[in-house]
Amino acid sequence: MELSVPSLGRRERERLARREAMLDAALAVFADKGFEGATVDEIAERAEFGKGTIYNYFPEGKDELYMTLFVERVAGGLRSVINASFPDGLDLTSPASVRSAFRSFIASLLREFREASGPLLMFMKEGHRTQISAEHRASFARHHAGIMEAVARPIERAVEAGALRPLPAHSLAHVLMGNVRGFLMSEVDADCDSSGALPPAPFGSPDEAAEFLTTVLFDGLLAPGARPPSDA
Amino acid sequence: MELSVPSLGRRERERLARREAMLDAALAVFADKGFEGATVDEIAERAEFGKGTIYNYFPEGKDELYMTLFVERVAGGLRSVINASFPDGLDLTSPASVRSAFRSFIASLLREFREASGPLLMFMKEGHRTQISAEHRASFARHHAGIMEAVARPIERAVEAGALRPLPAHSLAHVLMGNVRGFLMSEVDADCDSSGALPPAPFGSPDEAAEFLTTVLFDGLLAPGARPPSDA
DNA sequence: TCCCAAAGTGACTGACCGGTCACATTACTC
DNA sequence: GAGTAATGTGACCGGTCAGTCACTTTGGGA
Repeated sequence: MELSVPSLGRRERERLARREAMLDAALAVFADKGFEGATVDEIAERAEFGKGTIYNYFPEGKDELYMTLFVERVAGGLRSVINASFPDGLDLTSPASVRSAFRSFIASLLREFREASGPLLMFMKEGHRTQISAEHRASFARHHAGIMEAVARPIERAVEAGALRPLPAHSLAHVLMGNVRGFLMSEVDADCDSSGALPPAPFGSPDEAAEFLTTVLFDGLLAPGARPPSDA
Repeated sequence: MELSVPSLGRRERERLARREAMLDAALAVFADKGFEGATVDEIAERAEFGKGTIYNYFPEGKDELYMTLFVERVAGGLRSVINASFPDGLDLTSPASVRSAFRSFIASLLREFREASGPLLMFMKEGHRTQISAEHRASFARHHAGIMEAVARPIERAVEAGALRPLPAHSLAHVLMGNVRGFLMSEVDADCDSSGALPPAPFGSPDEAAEFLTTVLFDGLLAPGARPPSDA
């Protein structure tokens, strides 16, 4: 994991490490308080740096911290899960192979999000930031579109191969990701909800949850009549 | 629509009207700027009242405006759509009847949200408010749970009748509502996105959109093999 | 050891905003 | 039309926070 850039001097490495520490702190605070609720003072304190130092590393301040987290951690993590789940040669021609490919894609997403639960939590809760520079918002939108595009591509292939219903691939990508997001939200809800409203989601492992979502999305909710479900 | 309380004096009616005007203004501002971004000054200005007057009507200020909007407009609207879509005697025993009941439920939701597009937009974008009094957050959670419960009830009936797959009704309710929410979000995204990223959702009418969502959720994404889809 | 450039720091500033309250305005009564 | 209660109002206050900058500390080289 750490072997990518061995050619850095000690200075550079230390600088990088401090930068990461600041991002870690920012992430924790954003996840806890949301974008508006987070203060640069708290981030600095948590990172154990003076506030000014934060501005040495991130001259544009809060906005830049937020965008950097999204680009480097969330978007990056998503892209690598997507790429790993849909290698170029992957067979997407039969309903069964498509189902299993997407099932493991969903499981990977859930796993990724659960173990690094802070990173994206923030973006789940925050959703749409209105209070951010137009520039940053545009960059955000580009990344978002790129991710959707990457999910839409294998869907499109499966549709063209006749393994999925002939529906607009981009809409399906949106639905798919939206369901993963929604599912994670429901877990977060249940965790955070002290007032004992919603019962906790009844799925322990990412695999069970992925099977649930796959069943809903791919097999459909209607009870199978004569036909057997694509096995279990 | 206006026949509910004819027994009010002019004073009371005027007071009510002013209150509604304030809520309208608050809604517009919240939808535009988000909870944190909205200022009471702007709400007051938009409502054409002094700021103090707002506090005469809503002594707890911003929080109270926000919660009132949720309770009176969003939760109320949702409940009436749910009740209208699932009257007590409704037949939910066959897959076909379940499918059609939920299809028209989804269509009603989309219609409701589209025509009164402001009201819920806000809560779509905002999602989870962290920065709000624990008391209000609990009330929020209660309403939310009540709505989910109301959606889960007909689902449960359909599951017990064997018309839907035997999956946890509350999870399905969450998924269903999450998909409607996600779909609306995607439309909002496309509208607001000036940078020309995501293409606009390819569904013109709420009916088309509802058919799309119903197909995805109830029929499933996998291409039908020998079986015909439950007609079109 | 001294020097100095690079890096770190936190008190400070200016802007903003939620909420208050003393006063102004309105409208009802007699 | 005077008296008064109810209602409306916006200048003001206290607090917060993003961002700045003059100063301190650090560390590496001569």
